[in-house]
Amino acid sequence: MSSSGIHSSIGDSAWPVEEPASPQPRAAKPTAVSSDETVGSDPHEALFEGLTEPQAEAVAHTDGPLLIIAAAGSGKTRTLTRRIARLIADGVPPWQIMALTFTNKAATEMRERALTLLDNVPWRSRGLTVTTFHALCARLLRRYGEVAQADGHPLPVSGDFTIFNSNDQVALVKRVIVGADLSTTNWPPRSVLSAISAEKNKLMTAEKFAASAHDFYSRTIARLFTGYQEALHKANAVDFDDLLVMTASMLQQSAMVRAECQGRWRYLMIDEYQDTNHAQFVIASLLAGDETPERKPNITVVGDPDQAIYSWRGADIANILEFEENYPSARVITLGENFRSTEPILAVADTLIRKNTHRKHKDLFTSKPGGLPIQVHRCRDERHESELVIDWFRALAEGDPAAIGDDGKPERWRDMAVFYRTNALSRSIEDALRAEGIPYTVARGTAFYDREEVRNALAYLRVVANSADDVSLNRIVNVPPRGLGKTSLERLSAHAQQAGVPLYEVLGSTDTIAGVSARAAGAAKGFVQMAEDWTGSGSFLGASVSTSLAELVGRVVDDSGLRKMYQSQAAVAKTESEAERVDNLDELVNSAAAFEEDYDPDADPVTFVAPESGKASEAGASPAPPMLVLLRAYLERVALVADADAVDPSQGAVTLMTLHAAKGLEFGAAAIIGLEEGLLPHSRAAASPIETEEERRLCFVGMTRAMRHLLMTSASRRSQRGVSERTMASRFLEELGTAHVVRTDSTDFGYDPGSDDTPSHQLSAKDRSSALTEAKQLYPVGSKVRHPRFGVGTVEAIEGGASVRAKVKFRETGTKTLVLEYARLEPL
DNA sequence: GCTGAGTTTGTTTTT
DNA sequence: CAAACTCAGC
Repeated sequence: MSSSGIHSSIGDSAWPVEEPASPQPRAAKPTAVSSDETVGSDPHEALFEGLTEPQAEAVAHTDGPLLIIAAAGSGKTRTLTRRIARLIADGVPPWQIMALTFTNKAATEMRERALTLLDNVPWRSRGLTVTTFHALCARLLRRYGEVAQADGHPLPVSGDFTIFNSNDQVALVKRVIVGADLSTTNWPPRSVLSAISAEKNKLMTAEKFAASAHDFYSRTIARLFTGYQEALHKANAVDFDDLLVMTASMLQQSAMVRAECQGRWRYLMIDEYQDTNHAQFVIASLLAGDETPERKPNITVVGDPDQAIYSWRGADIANILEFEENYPSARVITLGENFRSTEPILAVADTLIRKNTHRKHKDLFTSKPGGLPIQVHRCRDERHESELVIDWFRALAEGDPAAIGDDGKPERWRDMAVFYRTNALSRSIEDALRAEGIPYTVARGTAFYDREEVRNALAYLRVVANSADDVSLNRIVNVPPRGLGKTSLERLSAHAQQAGVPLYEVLGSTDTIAGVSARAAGAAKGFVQMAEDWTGSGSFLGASVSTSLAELVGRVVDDSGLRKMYQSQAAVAKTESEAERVDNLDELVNSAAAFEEDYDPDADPVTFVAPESGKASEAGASPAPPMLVLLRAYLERVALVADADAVDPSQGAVTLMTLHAAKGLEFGAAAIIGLEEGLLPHSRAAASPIETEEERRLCFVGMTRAMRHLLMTSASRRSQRGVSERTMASRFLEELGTAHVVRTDSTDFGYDPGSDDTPSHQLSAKDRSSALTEAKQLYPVGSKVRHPRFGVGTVEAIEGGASVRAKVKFRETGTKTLVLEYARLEPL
């Protein structure tokens, strides 16, 4: 595209670069990956530093569709980031570039790294869109809703819509089930929701689905689907699927919206493309535009089919496999070299993934040989498993040569992680870490916002932002108790239902409603008065309207009585979580303040205004957005946090997370626990070979997160819902092969009483005490020992646990706690 | 209308 | 084993 229509169109833009504003004739499109000259002669050489040739090629190749098939650990995000920086350095205005990532965390990182590459000049990334699909859609719906309406395609929601998370969805679908008189029959809300979600993902509407439903099951689902969508509509709310589906149909139907979006974003980049679903594919295609002989869309997608782990959520691997068919001019670049893991880890992961038959093989290779074998350990039970993992972590942290290798370096807590298939597995590890005093964080992004007190405060805010949100209103209208009991509320709700208006309107109306006491009616009006005061609308208190988001949140927490309620509860609190509730409310206020501070209108596609052509661009501050805009953006953010967003490496703590949340991250040392049949592969996936392959990919994703050390454990007994049961080791462990794998079995082989009346912890306790006695004889307190790394020291204590540990005082390094199993201590 | 004791129930993964 | 739910008594 040497005579780029795209580039000439921005030639006169006011983009303030030192380089000539008109696009300098780009170095001829590099045609061969092999040419050093191509790369070396580039005016922005620094942007290629540290990249391999295929990566440099991917970065330099700036025109037309580009597919990057990237192996695990090959630096795909880095490559994408460089490409963004490269485009900007070449004179493409940043507001014409959009990159979509999987989590907010990945987006933030990419934005910051791109900025670093651009020498940290803030205006250089002004207007650059780096976000997630869901956040983008929320912004597009708010921004282009009016345009779509003007174009004759009104959205089913207004601009102040609320985003319902899965808890809200469940609450809503429960109400629909009750409303449809199906509550006595067995229609579990979660499975109803997943059936509905699956249809929505296919861009199926409730009406179309109802028309095609013939059997009893689908007709019932159709009824609930219709009721659910109506309830969402009434609450002026959207769920996660709606965000995508509504955006897709808005772009499909409204040529005006399509034109505006295509005009604004000329470069589209999508990370983790193997995990996009159909709606996301449609959105991406419409944003990029079709390929024609005259026009090649600038769409770059990056992904790895071996890391596709979200098909249960509608992700369609065909999106990445058929990219070349959709864009015949697409260039394809494969990044196979792994920069993350040591050779053994990579080799074993490769052995595993080769067991998938529905797969195009891709060679994984590293140019950095060396590294320790991976460890596979069969434990007695989950307690033993936790202790084993922790002992391993300790040995790694202490720099024990047996654990880190002779030329290895100690690992920090923050470089260690535990992965598991289901969230329930985190408990035993957490307990053990807490007992050992090792700092840890569980990557559950929603955990904070899931607390009762925080959800209540947010429900108040959501009512402020959208008074039609009946789900939130019902949650807090009588919290703290203000005399609006169940019966009164039911009558008021029924009245609202009949009148076809939101509950909120009925609460504030002066009509008398049969069966509602004057006292209850007064309470209702009091509630509405309070909420009106917060927004300043329609009251003499309008002057007192909050000036900052944090102030608004603070007022809501105070005026609603939530703070008072939790304060009095804290006085008689029995549990820690009860005592912390007031603190969490304060924390919420802080989070609002932090959001407000970080809020960058230039990074928000809704509020960002591109500088006009021909005029010098002002890098000056944009006007502060109105409070409600800020509140909605805040609530939007809160609704869209991901589990992986909670991973904060600046904390010096071990990270615990599900295998799904681990995607895209890396750690020096990783332990994957619960490698048992029924858990990984999960029992729900066992019946289908396709799903079993996805479980295998999940295991592969977990393994390839590890840079230097990998431990995989299973427990021969595991307690689930209170009952301890025997397990079978995962087939994946067998499939790892024998090369680079060290296997250990701590279970009692040979005679097995096979009954449940010999709890395993008794056995292990016996083993432990004998090992402890033995160790105490070998290393009596006060005796001298030699450590291969720390030298000579004095034994201070021998301690029990899952494995025996010695406290040794060394001359140089001070007192260390060493796991004898690893430490290779030599008695002197 | 509100509270707490007792009972039932359900278990993948998440934007 | 918990969370969610029910229902009787204040």
